[in-house]
Amino acid sequence: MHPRRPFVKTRRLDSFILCSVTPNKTPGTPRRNDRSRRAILDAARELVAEKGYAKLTIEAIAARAGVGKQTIYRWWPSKGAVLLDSVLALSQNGEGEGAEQAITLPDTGDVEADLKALMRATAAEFSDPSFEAPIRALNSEIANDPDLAAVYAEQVAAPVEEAKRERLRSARRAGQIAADTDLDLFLDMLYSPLYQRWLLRSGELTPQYTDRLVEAVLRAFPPAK
Amino acid sequence: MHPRRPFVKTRRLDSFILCSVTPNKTPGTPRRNDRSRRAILDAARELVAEKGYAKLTIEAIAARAGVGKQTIYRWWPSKGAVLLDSVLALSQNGEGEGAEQAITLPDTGDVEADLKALMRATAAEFSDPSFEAPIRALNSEIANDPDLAAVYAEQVAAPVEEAKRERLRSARRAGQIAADTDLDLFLDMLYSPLYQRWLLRSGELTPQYTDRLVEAVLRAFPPAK
DNA sequence: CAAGCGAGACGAGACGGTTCGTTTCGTCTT
DNA sequence: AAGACGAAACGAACCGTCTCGTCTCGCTTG
Repeated sequence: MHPRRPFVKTRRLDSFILCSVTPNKTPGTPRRNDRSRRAILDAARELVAEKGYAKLTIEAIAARAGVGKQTIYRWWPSKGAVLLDSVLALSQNGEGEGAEQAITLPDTGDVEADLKALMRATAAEFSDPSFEAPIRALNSEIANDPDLAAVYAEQVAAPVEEAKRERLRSARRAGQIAADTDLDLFLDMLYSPLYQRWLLRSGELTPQYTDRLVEAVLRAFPPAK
Repeated sequence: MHPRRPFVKTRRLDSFILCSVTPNKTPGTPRRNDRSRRAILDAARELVAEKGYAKLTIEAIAARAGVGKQTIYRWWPSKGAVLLDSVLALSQNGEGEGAEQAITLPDTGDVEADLKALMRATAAEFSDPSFEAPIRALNSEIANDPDLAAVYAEQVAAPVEEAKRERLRSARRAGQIAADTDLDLFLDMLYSPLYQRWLLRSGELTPQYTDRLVEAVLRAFPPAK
């Protein structure tokens, strides 16, 4: 029914995000109301923070956004998709207006210091209440919806993962970690414990914890002397 | 309303599970129909495996179990609680009839071999379709419900965690890992990557992966020579 | 250039259907 | 006699679809 489906469930998704960021002047393109779009995403984030994910409702989002329900159903296939987009929009706005910029991580030349700072910052981000609720909700949705998981992996996780990997390559070149280090395994060992501790609330996310974690992971991939 | 609430939402929970395992002969106790209880837990597990968690319904559980809805609402506060109980009952039945037996892990004297075998077995368990759906669903629920998370941590995670810790203490005594090893950090680094890889479907759970993971974690806590 | 036209997104809300959690009833066990 | 049980009806909440009438565009036509 829709000339161009903005949020596709399949792997192939040609720049829905770009579509919303770049002005929409090409002829024949569906005229999407950007004010409504933002209002929906904002409302979704607010409501999930207030009421919790279980009580998040399309009708409530529409009501708070001052929007007809059909406007939501027209552009998103599921509640999870709205949520993913709202988190996506949040992180993109936080980083600037421009589209698709490659992410780069700080590189002072000292991996240990850089990683410790990065992990502390990540832990702090996890503790931010305005991030907490939406991301927690999004994770629930992702765990049970492979399609959504694929979009998330492609749009959110992949760029960040690549930035981390790039930082580790730099460290590997500098001889600070083993030359044959498996970067994916390294990153799994570094981030998963932090992530799981947060997701399952199995412990506090203190700087002490993240520092000790970084030290331990670095010990697992020592450079040859 | 209920003389004794079988599934409490607060931290304090005096042996609901024991209550269901040990025969219920004490006078003044509510007469709970054990046939119904089992039918409900079985139905919940079957349905979540068939239809997925999103389509799991109290009404459907009641219908399949041949039970009135009220019988479910009488004994469990939420859908998540039913699910937790059904997973709990499954793992307990699998291990034997007796109540509350301490779990022990294999100890051949070789930590690396034991951990590799354990991780392979864990990975295989994660891949079992009859485990997959309920546990995935349970995790979603736990991530958004701190009360349920507390019960889960106490009833399911804690005993297993302690068994793992005990196995590591043995290894520490044997001088196979560092004397000052932080066991909790060790276990986080060992299990979280596997767990997250499964939960987020970010990669295959191959024996190669778990083996390399075990090796890397052991490298992070080397014994003094 | 300006007036008119048609496509399509929009806000609003009615619709039937499903599930919720509660309540009532009669039965059966203890 | 008390209380848990199966069954089923109930109002409320949301679901996802649909139909309105309105509005904003881009294109055509005079």
